[in-house]
Amino acid sequence: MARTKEKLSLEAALPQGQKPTLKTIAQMSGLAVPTVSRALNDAPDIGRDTKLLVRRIADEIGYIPNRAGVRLRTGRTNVVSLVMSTEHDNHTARLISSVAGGLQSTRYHLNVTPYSPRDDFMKPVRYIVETRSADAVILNQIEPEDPRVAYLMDKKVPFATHGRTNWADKHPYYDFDNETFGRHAMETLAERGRKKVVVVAPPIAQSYSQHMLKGLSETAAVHGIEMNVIKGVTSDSNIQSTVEAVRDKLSRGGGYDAVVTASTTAALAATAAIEGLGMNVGDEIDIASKDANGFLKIFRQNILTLPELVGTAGDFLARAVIQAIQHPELPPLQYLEVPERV
Amino acid sequence: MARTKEKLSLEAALPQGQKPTLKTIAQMSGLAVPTVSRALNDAPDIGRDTKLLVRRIADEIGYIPNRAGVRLRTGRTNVVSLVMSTEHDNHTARLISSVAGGLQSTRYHLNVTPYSPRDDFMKPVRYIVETRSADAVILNQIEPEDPRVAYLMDKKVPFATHGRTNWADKHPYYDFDNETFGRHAMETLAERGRKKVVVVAPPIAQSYSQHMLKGLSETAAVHGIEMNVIKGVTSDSNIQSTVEAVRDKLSRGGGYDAVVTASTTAALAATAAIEGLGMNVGDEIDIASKDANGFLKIFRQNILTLPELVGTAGDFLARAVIQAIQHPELPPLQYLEVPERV
DNA sequence: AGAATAATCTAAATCGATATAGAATTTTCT
DNA sequence: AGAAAATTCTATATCGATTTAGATTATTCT
Repeated sequence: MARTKEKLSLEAALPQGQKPTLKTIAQMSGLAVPTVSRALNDAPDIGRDTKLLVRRIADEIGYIPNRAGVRLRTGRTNVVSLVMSTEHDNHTARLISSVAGGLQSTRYHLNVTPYSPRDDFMKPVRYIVETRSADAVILNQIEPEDPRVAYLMDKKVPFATHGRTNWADKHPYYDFDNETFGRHAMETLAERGRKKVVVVAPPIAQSYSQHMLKGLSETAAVHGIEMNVIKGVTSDSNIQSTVEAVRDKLSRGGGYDAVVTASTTAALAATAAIEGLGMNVGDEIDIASKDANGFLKIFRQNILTLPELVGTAGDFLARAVIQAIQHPELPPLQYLEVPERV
Repeated sequence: MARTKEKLSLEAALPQGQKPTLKTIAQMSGLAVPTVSRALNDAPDIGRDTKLLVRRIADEIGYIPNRAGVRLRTGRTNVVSLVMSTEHDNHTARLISSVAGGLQSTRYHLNVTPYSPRDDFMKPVRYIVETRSADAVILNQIEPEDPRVAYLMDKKVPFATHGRTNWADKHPYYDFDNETFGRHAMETLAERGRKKVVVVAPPIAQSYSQHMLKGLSETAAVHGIEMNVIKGVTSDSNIQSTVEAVRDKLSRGGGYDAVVTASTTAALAATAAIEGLGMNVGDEIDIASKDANGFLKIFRQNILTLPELVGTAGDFLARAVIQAIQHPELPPLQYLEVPERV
């Protein structure tokens, strides 16, 4: 059909009751469907007037591209998938809502792919890659040589991690500097004259556990403090077993005068254990802990707390994966949150 | 092409390096693509042998239907969307992982659609319905006349709620029986001879708040107990402001001898307030609280706790929406978890 | 045996978007 | 003016699945 200036001003009535598609805009404008598509995507071979007209109509009728159409044709899903363990982990739960917030005003939808602890934790990642069900993946509970990360790098699938691997310089991540946290905690205890410390550490397989222990033990060595990592429980264990483990450790008369805990739960457990043995926190024995939600200071004034803000992580990770999708050539976005000494 | 028995046993080699589609199976079996599709969907006009052959090949090559293809053609997204506030709410976070677990072995993917508290909370729901981006919706933080529920019922979009509306008999839901919780809490306090109770209630707009208050106040009336709902803070408020609010209330010399709290956080805050005033929990004053994670009993032996299990909610809601999608003619799945008196 | 019926399959169209190739018009150049 | 180049659009094919209508063969009936 001949292209004429007049055509551009003609507009058919808006067809009611149906979701508008490119075809709708094409009919209203008298243009061909591909022209409309290219106009909306700002292709170089579409005239300025045409683009303006098409965009005006699109706005007017509230056109939103059909995701299935785009996905089928281009392979782009406009989905970011957060892989998570179904094991209740407070951190992960919070991460979801903060990532969701970060993706809110973007075109990306957030998908949650779970795996049960019994499962192979590669399974969800492989599924996502093989079925191409997401444009990018977000992982947490990262291990130093995390096989999921190796796999995603190999497959060149965009991703970001909450935590660092040994190859962290090569991929986007957000991490809390747990080594510094460990140093600060141990320095605080040293200043208070503590000499023998028991640590309720995070699960040892995860990177941040090793970072934290590094900070703790190096600083302990500097100050001549003896340090002991408790066995059998971690900062993610349930509170009852942690209480018991800490009580056992302290009651065996090792002369411990401080406990370092990596979570609010573990600090509560340690408090219960200490008080159960007739001692007072801050008196015979100190607790130094991470505190994600501000419980601890309220609970026992004397617990030495170090806040960890998790709210910004999701936002950052959202931006990081979007950049990884849209600009794979740029260096990966990385952020290490270094805690202040308080 | 002629249909012959021999054709059915012929199988071409599996083409490597590409995701298998219906076309792959069609080529390998010598059948037409629609035949393969209908065979996999168990259509009545496909022969038994053909179905067996097709399914065998499909299994062998690991065929998984392309979601975009299905979605484009049928409108079925195979997605369930959980609508959540980005405001950190412990309940919601836990709900996500449990729903994710419930959908794990189904064909449904879980999508998280956030809205910020400032936003109109109808927005995400309208978006999902208008763009048909999910087959079903899961909502929480339900209000008695929740406009989202009214909207979804009107649009006949499958959904399930965590909490009840005034029309709860007409839609799937999972709820904790907060009225019974309220009765139990107040009875416990009555048995301990308490006479004047202050309540830190959930946000008043939400249904479960009203249920809880009903149970509490009716039982209070029976036992001649005076009851007062604290203003300005709810069980979802941050811990600091709750401490202050409770302290103010108790210190104004009203003669309160008990506090009922609807969350672990609020109970912690109440404890801090009480002890800050030089009183002891379980002594001059009681605390009766819901406790979702088992913190409280460890923390203060004397807090009267009532556990609320949330783990099963997600699983049930997952099954409920799937039934609503696949069998809209069946009565909606509903579950009310009634707490035991402890 | 010949016709009607049942059983199985194939062909073509479709969902909505986009990539590619090619057509029509306008502009520029000599 | 006539040809070449640039501009701007249209036509067609395609992604993977399913729906509808129609074709082919096998079976049953009289």
